[in-house]
Amino acid sequence: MENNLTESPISKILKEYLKENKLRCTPERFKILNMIYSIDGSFDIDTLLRHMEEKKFRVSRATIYNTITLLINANLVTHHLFGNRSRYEKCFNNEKSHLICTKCGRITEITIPNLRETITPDIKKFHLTHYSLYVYGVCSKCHQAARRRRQRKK
Amino acid sequence: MENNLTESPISKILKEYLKENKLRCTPERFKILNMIYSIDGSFDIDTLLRHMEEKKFRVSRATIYNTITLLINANLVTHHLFGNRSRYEKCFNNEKSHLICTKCGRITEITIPNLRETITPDIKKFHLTHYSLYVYGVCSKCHQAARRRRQRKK
DNA sequence: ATACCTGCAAAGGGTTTGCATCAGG
DNA sequence: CCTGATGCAAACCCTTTGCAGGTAT
Repeated sequence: MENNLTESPISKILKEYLKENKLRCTPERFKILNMIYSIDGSFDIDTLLRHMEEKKFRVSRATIYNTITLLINANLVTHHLFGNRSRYEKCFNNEKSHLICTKCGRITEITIPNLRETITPDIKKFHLTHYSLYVYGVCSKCHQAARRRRQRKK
Repeated sequence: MENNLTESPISKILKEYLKENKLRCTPERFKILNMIYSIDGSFDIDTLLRHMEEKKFRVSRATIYNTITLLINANLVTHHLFGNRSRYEKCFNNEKSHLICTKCGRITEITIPNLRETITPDIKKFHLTHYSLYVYGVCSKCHQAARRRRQRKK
């Protein structure tokens, strides 16, 4: 296969993973990986497929699912579950936490400094590669709305 | 409905939630809630249904799904996704983190002290109710096995 | 050359929905 | 009473699977 696809930093990591595990370097795998890493935040399968088609690189759903599973095993992608909907997201050098408002469903990404450092001492025998933190609660908008409602009642 | 079901501490919280949201106090809701809170760790829907039948309290799948959604909205239950399988877990006063081994799939629950305190200052405008942390990596067993394999190669 | 991978379409299975019936307030 | 909740079964939809053909090594 052509080489320009395998030149991005993230492609090199996949390339090494495939080699180590005696798996094939197919153009689909690198195209899907690079598409995922061009997406900011999380996405669902349909969105990914649509993006691939827009870039004139059609792949089948079967290949998307196969490849996503492979990338999850390679620790390059994570799988989220937001209100019964599957979403995926790049996770190499992208340790984002998610704030999920239980009133309106809004999802906000944030970076919490020192989170890795807080976790590490407690899992000495476990070799951490990446993590996902989901924080549930009420966002400022919904909280203010609820406060206003209470005021009116009085 | 009988009152003995609504006496446990967790039932009282549900009772209040139902009242606030003008929803009905049905025996199913309290039976399911108490069953979930008697289960240590996470479970899937089939297991929950089986437990309910063992206790001679049959409920339909539809009611299980309805009630679980209600309990999630009430912040009494959380929804996990482990390798494409849905699992649920009580989450009131139960802030467990999960270590997920990406080699063997084993899931270990741990409590990380100070995690809530690490998060809180970074989400000032967000009113936290609970959180879930998933830590991905390699467990000690798989790590040792890999090390032994490397030794043999030499 | 030969596994492995992809694409297609059909099967699968967990979750949701529609409707009749029941019961909480 | 009346509206919301339950139970049942069918529908739904996302994901997986089987197989034929293609391609990386």
